[in-house]
Amino acid sequence: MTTRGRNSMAQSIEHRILEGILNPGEPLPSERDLAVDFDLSRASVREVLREMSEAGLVDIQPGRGTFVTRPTQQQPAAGILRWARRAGVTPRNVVDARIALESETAANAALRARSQEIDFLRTVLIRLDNEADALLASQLDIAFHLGIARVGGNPVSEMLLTTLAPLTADLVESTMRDTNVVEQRAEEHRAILDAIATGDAAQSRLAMVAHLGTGSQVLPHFDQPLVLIGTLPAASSLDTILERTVSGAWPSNVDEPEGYAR
Amino acid sequence: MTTRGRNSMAQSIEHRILEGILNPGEPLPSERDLAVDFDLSRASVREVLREMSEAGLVDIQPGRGTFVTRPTQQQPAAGILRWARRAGVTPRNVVDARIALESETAANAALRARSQEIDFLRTVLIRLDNEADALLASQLDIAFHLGIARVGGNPVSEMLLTTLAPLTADLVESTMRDTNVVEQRAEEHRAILDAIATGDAAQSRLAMVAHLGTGSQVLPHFDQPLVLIGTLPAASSLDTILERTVSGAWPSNVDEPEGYAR
DNA sequence: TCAGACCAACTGGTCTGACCAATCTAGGAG
DNA sequence: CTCCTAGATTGGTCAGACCAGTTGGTCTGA
Repeated sequence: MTTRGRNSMAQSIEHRILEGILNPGEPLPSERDLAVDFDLSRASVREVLREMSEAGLVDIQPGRGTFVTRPTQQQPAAGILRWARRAGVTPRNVVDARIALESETAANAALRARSQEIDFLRTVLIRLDNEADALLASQLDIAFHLGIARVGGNPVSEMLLTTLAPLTADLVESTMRDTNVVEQRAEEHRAILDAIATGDAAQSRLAMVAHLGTGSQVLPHFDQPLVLIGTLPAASSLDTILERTVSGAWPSNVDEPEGYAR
Repeated sequence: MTTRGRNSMAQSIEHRILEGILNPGEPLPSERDLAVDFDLSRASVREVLREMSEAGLVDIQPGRGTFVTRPTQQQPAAGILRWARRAGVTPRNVVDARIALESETAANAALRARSQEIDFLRTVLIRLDNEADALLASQLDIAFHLGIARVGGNPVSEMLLTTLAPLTADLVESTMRDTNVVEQRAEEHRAILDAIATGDAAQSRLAMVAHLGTGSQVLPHFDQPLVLIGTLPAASSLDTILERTVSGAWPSNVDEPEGYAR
């Protein structure tokens, strides 16, 4: 027995997960055991677990148990689509915020990029140029931008951009069929990557701003609230997108935790 | 009666909220009624409501009822503290991202600010200068920055900054006791607001960058992972902070929906 | 007339104890 | 040794009960 009551259960378990006492993939005690441990009814235990599940902390599997999830970059902002719809967000809002963040990530990327990372980004661009499927192409486009954020080295910026990714997916995809636009975008992407490869921070920033600014010219309904949302699959951090598209991991990722359930 | 089952309850209610059939502040039917409507037990109804509550869609109030929430800017990223800790985020990471976003919100604010909004921001600053309590002062500081984002007019930027607010709170609070720092900060705040009031976008941007850049000189452990987190209360959008500190609402809020709980 | 005490009818919060369906595991049949 | 079945375990759901706040009406006394 530890302590009693609902709050202490949530805190205790969350604490154990944050401190690494409970690792991703490990099972929690059964609902019946938790009820005894924290002096609660099973009904209350289940409500707390439901909340933790919604928060992305645990994964409930009928007949098997409740397991600690692996932390992902976009976990903090799972409800972004719902929010954007309720708040009446426009494409311009999204693009403006991206310009602010990505002009910075591009500049930082120019200062910190290692050769293998530049090579990898170039691979992504080549793959993007040859991708016929609009959905996959839009994901590669996003992977390119998130990859630059990864190179930039600020996990907060990367997290914020990952948060916005689902709001971008539709826009990108809708323009993926216009060959002129595709051609121009490819050109802009190359310009950005070349500037980063050169280590020219100022030029990287300029190229990124120019690239994102293009959207206002080619996108329809630029100041209308977003409507078509939800194209990008749920879990869409840079790493998960790469898994789905180029079937590869970011070059610097060497530490996959073991034993994740299922 | 609509349909039956757990999923249909969640979908039905979420649909009604997103479509505006259920407006912010309106109460849902009681748990007992929902149980009848969707042919569920009250226990199941409560679990669904808990999830919707965790997702920020509804607000459960004991003895009163369950109400549709107003879409707040920080709703999408409630788990930010958890994530930041697991990701090893440093104060510098947060400040860098803020500089990128807030140089933009400050510039936009200069272009769009109305006189009553500037007056309100000035009130917040005066209140901040005279606040002895470090916790309240840090909240007023954050309210000033979020207020500028509000004036800037981009809900996405405001949402992202609101997301970061809890990560900033500790830092701000820890420096709130050093009188020299407090004095300098007050000066910087005034400079920002003056530039905004003048409508000088470029100057606003510069003043904001200078202000945020100060942090790297006064903050200890600027490149160490964040440790003390959780000072800022859970629900900390601009609006909720204002309620707690200046006991007032944002001036442009004239469309207060009626009957919102409390 | 009207302020204040009071009560009944809500609301969500919690508990008990039961049964179901999916899953896992150990033991027995071949 | 392999395979399959029976039982134990897990989460999913239910009915019915009681508690603790909130609310709004009613009744009382000034």
